[in-house]
Amino acid sequence: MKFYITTPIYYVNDIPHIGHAYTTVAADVMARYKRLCGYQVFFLTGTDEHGQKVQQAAEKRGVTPQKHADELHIAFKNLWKKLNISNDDFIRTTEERHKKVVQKALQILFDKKDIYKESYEGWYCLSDERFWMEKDLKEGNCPDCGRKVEYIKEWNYFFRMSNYRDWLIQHIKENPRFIMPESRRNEVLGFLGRPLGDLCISRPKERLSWGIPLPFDENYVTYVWFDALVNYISAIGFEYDKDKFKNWWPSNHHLLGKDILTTHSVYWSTMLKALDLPLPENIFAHGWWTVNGEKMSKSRGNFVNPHELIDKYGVDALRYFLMREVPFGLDGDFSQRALIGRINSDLANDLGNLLSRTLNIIKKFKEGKIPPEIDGKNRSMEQNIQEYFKYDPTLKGFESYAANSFNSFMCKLEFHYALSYIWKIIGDMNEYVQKAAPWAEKDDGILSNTLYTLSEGLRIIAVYIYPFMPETGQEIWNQLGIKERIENCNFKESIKWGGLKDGIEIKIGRQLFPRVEEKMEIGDEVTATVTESAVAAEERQLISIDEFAKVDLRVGEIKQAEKIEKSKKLLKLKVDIGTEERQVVAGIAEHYTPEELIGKKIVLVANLKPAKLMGTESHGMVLAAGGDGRLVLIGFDGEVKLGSKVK
RNA sequence: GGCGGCGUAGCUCAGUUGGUUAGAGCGGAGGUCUCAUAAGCCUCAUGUCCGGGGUUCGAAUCCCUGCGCCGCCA
Repeated sequence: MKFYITTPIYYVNDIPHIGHAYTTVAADVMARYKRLCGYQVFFLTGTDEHGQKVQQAAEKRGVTPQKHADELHIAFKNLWKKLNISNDDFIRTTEERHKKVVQKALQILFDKKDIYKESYEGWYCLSDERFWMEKDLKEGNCPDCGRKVEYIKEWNYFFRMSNYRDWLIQHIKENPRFIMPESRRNEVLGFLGRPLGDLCISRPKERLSWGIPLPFDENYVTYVWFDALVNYISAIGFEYDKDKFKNWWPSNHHLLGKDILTTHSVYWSTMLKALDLPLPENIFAHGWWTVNGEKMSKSRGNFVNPHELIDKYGVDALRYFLMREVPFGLDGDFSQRALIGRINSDLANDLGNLLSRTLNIIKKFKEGKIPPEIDGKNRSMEQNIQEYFKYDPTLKGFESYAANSFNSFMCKLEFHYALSYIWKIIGDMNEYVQKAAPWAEKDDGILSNTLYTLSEGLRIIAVYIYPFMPETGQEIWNQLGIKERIENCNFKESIKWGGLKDGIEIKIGRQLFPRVEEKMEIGDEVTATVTESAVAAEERQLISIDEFAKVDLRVGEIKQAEKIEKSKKLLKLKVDIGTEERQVVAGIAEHYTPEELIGKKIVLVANLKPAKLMGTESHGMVLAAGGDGRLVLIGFDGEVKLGSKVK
């Protein structure tokens, strides 16, 4: 049995952020799970490296587009390594193997007259690389990015997408699982309910040279979307390795963000049909992450940098959070507070502590060796826990209650359900330890069974969580004294009750998940949650005077200052800016006492969007300079009037 | 503007084809064990189920309507 799963190929100019990590982790979880279940798995990711923006960015840096892409795609590879992503291949659209397939595909479509040449005129936005209808323009500018558009008349090549509309509608209707979640499927059907145009698949070389040349016309390169989508078949040998291709295609899942659903469900599906290829079994559009309730965007500079989170909290904690916090398919909000909440309650208190207490009891009462299961010594308590894991011949396929539910959630990509199901068992096990109270148990047989039930339960749970948290799953096995690697095991075999051998010596190790001290971390929210990579910072370095003028800086005087409860860093200030008094929350409590602040003249960003910090409204921001653990408020050299504009 | 979705405890959300006292997790309050990561366990929600009208013996659940939010399309 084979299983082929993909992520989109990421645009090489992007800074890898939590959104990229999300799709890729989800694909990795599925890939690991299927491998464990005995499937032959191919997990593909990669980078999209052609197009206008890459060309422009390269020009700006004074390097060739190829060199630019060579350097930048590494950022993705590095992140996947750090996130323990087990992809089987990484395709770049600038690779020969890909370019050849794109050209081959184009030639096939051209030969069967599915590609034709046509003149086209309209308003073109250089930045977005697309044409706009006159009526859609906003004051003569691009409705999307607001930049200038140009009226262009040119000849281009078009793919007869419209020919396949009816067929596609029928395919979607007949295959309810083709596009998921269902709400997205309905949207696509709605989209297809209207007339469907043909797809322009070329760009004239004089306008854009960084692309794959059309095989039948040297004066054009391939439109990036056509180029990019083909990666799903170019990586597995379409038209150059027939056996490989036959083995893997069609894919089982294309995972992607909801923003690129149309391109996949409509463009890609019709392209495949025109190429006489079967369609993927499933296209799954997941949701987006906001950050502290706000949309992630370049202009806000609020990309969450996964590297930093991993360094701070660990890979598995981040992977767990992404998969557990939000149903796959819906939007979610990322905040350090939510992440820490999950770490402390689910990972540290529930799972980590369960392992820790189990091992310590074994150490204390059983000389550190897994005790045997004694016949006739199980009470209903033990049976209730074992019920989750034990074989039930009436269930087909998967052999225990837990496995059956878990598997069905996984197959529907309902990761949050899969995890909460496992955590329900973990919760029951914690309750069970309490009720069984092995530390007070006099009957050695009962004690033995209690400890076996706990450790065997944990052994199996480690297998379940392994696809989500590979390091943690393995670490649980290590500490239980199991020598094998989970990745070398078979899922169905290793989740069977009784697999844990008695007599083996446990090896108490590190805390699985140390608790994160909230008081310290929540203050960080102000400064540390929102981070930028070097590239983003570089891009944002130069601003025009107009852009600077947008920031309304005012002279203010601090009238009141008090500590915010439970926060180490935050102070609530009342600042007089002449015309009004503002409430502002500032992260300076570790550097100033409230008393010494009263009467200080400071610089306030007066037109900052209001925000709530630790439940307190903040209308503005006080400027300060910091570094090396010091923070100093910005003040004035001489007398200034309250409310004066700072320029 | 068209189509679709949503609005349930402080927060995030479950609530099957309408049926007895509307649930979970987190947070909060109190209690308790001691194996454990100041963890665990137990107890605590008089919530206008967005408002209004209707159908019904009975509606969070169906219909109409008003308000608010969101998605897709234009």
